Amino acid sequence: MTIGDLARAAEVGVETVRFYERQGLIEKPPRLESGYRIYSAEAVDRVRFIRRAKKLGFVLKEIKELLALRLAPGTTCDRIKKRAESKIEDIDFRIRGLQDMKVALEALTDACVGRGSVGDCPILDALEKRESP
Amino acid sequence: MTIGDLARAAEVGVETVRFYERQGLIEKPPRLESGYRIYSAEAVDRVRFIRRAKKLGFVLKEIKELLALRLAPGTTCDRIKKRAESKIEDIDFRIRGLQDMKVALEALTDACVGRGSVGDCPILDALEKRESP
DNA sequence: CTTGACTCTGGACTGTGGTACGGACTTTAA
DNA sequence: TTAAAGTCCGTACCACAGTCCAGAGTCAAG
Repeated sequence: MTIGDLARAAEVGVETVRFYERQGLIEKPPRLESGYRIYSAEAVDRVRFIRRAKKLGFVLKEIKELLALRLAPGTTCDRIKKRAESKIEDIDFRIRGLQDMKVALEALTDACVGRGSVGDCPILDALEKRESP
Repeated sequence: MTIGDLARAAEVGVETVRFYERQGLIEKPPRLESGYRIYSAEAVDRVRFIRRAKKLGFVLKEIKELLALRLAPGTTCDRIKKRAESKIEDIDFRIRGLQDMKVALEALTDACVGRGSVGDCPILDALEKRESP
């Protein structure tokens, strides 16, 4: 498929695909004699993954690291495993943080029921007072 | 406390505090006759919250909305509740996405044990193939 | 009362993640 | 076979989130 097909399938702009290529997030694809890029179906998965990860709050550098977690020649399984484990830790940290935030927001909606008034800034109350150094 | 004290306490730069003020993320503080900004201890909580939320992947615009979820004069409890509920949905979406990603990474570390080789890109295998439209 | 650390404003600069543009070339569908 | 749509490259531009001056004024310790 051409770059336009890929862009449509992955729901990004053509320019974005070329941008990701420049940034090393997707492989340089083979070209037609005309110079047109030709992509396989996998490229769609890859770009969709980037899109998805972005929505979850990862920056391109992190996404690149996630995509690099594969068994490429020259990389040992052990090395990959270690990197994957550190990513899992990072993700756990985020999940916990989001869960705290959710609890605080739930407390806020609860406080909004039945009573007419809540504290000045319940989110700060719920989250910040108990932050560990 | 002065802006420097605040910045140290919240672990950001002085310029960043002024930047957040310009962006409306923190209130304009009272000033000394000299023009120096004077902050209360709450300001530290607020800036630390911003820092924390940023690490979790929120952008400043979203953080501003989160910080706005308070009972200010002129805002009804009902309105706040609705906004908080939509934020909770958003957070749930992120948590689920991160959990999927974690499962995929765990599959990767598992695959790395005992066997010398895994598929070409396990993360994509685990995440992308089952994406709903 | 001076010296050094701090703060003020305004504007310039940086890096990230794209988006748009222009002019040339290629493909496809009528 | 030609017109429309697509692609190429390079460059310029944009918003976001800071970061870093310069030059002037302020504060606090010695």
